[in-house]
Amino acid sequence: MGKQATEMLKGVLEGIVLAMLSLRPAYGYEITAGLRDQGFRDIAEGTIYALLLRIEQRQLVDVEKAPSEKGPPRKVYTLNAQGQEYLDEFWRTWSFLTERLEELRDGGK
Amino acid sequence: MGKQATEMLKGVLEGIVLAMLSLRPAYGYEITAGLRDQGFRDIAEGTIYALLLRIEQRQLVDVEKAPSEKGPPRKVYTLNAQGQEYLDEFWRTWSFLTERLEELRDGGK
DNA sequence: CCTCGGTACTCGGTGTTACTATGTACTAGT
DNA sequence: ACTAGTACATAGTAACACCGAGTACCGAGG
Repeated sequence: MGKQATEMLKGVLEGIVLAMLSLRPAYGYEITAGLRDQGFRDIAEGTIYALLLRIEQRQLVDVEKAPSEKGPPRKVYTLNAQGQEYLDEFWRTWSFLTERLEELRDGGK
Repeated sequence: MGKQATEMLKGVLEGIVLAMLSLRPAYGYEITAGLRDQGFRDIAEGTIYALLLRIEQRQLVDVEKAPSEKGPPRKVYTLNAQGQEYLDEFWRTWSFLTERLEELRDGGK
């Protein structure tokens, strides 16, 4: 992914993480690893932790500490009702954007 | 569109405008009006003009002054080769994102 | 005449976000 | 003791969309 990706990820990355959490609860390190697996190779760890702190402060997720066998305790995030609502809104905006861009791409030839 | 849209537009708006310019040359006011027609009701004029100045300075577009019958002269923007390349890169990143999000959305049910 | 609305572009300041780089801390294996 | 892997946090930076205001040019109605 090029440098444009940095700007394009703004707002979207949050939606991606919330969508991941809507599938099942997860902790930061796990989410970072999952993103890397999915091709987001150059997303820095710090970015994810900062994002998680943000959505925690906005109370879109519930947090629970869980011990780890191989390191410091994990912070497990669970999407709550407010977060689900926010995610729905994200999908609406995302759909709107994809529709517009689809049109533009098709109109291009 | 909700408040999330502001962040989600970052980077994407630039791609949208470049895509519009790839269809045919246009000037700022025209682009703003076009966006409003396409449903982007709350995009501020100032945002578009600032964006146009940016892509001009990065030499993604060629600029030409053209007189208007009903106001100050227009600045007509034309996508150049460098801009087309940048737009291609945008589409690649966009496709990547849509694919990932498609998976996440489907996995959700 | 001159104000008003539509056309057309510019600019300074603000908030949010992802990135970089660094630091802390716990565990297991060598 | 050292290293690597796990797990989280934070201070500083750059980029971008937004807001508000301003400039300027034109035609029509009061």
